[in-house]
Amino acid sequence: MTNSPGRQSGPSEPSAIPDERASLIGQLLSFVAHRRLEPGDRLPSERELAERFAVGRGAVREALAVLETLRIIERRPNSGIYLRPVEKQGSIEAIVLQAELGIPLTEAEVREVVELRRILEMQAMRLAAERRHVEDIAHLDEILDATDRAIAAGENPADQDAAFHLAMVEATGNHVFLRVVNAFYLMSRNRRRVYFADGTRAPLSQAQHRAMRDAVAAGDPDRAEAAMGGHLRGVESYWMELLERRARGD
Amino acid sequence: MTNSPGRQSGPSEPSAIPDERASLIGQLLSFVAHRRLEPGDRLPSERELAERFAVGRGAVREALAVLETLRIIERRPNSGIYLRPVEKQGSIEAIVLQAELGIPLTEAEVREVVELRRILEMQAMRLAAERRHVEDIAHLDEILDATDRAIAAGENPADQDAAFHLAMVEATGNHVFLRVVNAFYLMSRNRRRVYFADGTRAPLSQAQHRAMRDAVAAGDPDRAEAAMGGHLRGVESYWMELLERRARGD
DNA sequence: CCGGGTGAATTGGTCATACCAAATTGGTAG
DNA sequence: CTACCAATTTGGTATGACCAATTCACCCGG
Repeated sequence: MTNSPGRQSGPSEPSAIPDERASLIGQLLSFVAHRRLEPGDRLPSERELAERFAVGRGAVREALAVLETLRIIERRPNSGIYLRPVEKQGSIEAIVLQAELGIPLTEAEVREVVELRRILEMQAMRLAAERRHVEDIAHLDEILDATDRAIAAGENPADQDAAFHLAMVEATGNHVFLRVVNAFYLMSRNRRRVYFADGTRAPLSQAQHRAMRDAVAAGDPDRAEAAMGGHLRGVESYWMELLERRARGD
Repeated sequence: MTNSPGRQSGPSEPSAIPDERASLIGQLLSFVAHRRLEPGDRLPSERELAERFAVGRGAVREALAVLETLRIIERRPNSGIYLRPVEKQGSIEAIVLQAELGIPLTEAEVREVVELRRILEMQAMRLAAERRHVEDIAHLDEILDATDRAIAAGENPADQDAAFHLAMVEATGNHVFLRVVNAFYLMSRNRRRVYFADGTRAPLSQAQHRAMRDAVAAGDPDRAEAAMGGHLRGVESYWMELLERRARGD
């Protein structure tokens, strides 16, 4: 069942700015970017990379193992390390990792993420409304209350916002769905905090969340989807403004 | 031998049954599964794991780095390695990795993957039909022809099938979308080969692919979406039959 | 000048050892 | 019982060495 006390290895913040070890991955990433390496190109050998970044070979291999599982590179035994067409075959987790490393998304990536997020969350609302269970609604209410408390306390409700959206996806009963959407929220975590730094946004967002909760609780897929659509419109306009600002040179 | 130029770093097969190194990851995964470890539980130390699996500590650390980026475990410096709630927070790539290791998806995962794949590909068809570019259609035709040749040669057109679906997603112009769908095709690669081992399926699939191509070329989102819907119905029924067969004990 | 073959250098894969700093643990003194 | 301290454990990291397969360069023969 649900362990009430026990450990509290809280699901709070998994990682915002990872430890220093991650910096090696970031250095490798910026290395390929700075060198203008294209898919198929070969990277320096492990020994050379170790020397270049002043770290041990083991650390390099660890970073390379990560980049390999993210389909950014390919390691050919006794041959070398080669760059893969990351744009097409790279893992979605590669973007999550970049975001955690503080590397901002490109304009194209932002537009694409926004578009896909809308598709995913709109459909998630339909499924959630069709399959709503009492415990799911209770979970949503719980998060809603926690958000109220956070706002009242003057805290940044960014994490509660993410928790609500993820709980909505969880209400679809589709855990694979949850994994995918979770990636999107991880990659925009920092930006979300900035978004809610403007205190006027939280109350509006909260009201829309409540409308979404009610639509799901009522088992109305159309209304639920529409509510999410309107909610996302606000977030998306923020992103578009941000892109314009960035295009003008901040 | 016969390849004249350098290498043909072709986009052929990236990895089906990875090398032996991957087996350590598989061993670690089966270890946590066999030990019935729950989220929050601590794994044995790196030194202990190295001894248990008769490998060096470096190899263990490399595997752990991968499991960490996939959000399966969490490494706390000077403390230990802890299991994370993989079901909820795990990366979608974790499922891809498991599939590559030969670990079959659970029944729930199959149903969830099928459901999400339908959502993604249906919406992808709409976007593809709205934005179709000449080069996208040309790319589709290219793959269609290659599929014809493969079928005529008696080869298994599993990879061409995946290429077609991925090209369709690519036609949306959304590379993030492509990354997500790509994960789904990677995790079902082996099963797809079995699916097309029945020679009668390829021609029907090919016909449906052509209908989808035409609908997209005509810029008709509704027809394109409907064509994909019908196409997926066939694939999904195969999966459902497979689950029933598995439930009865093969 | 070209083609092929051979040996050396390179490279990823792996293991063993050692050291560090922080976290953990255990026991002891107050 | 609490507070504090020392030994142990643990992840993080660097170094060195060896293996096998791949590459590459050089040389020889045609």
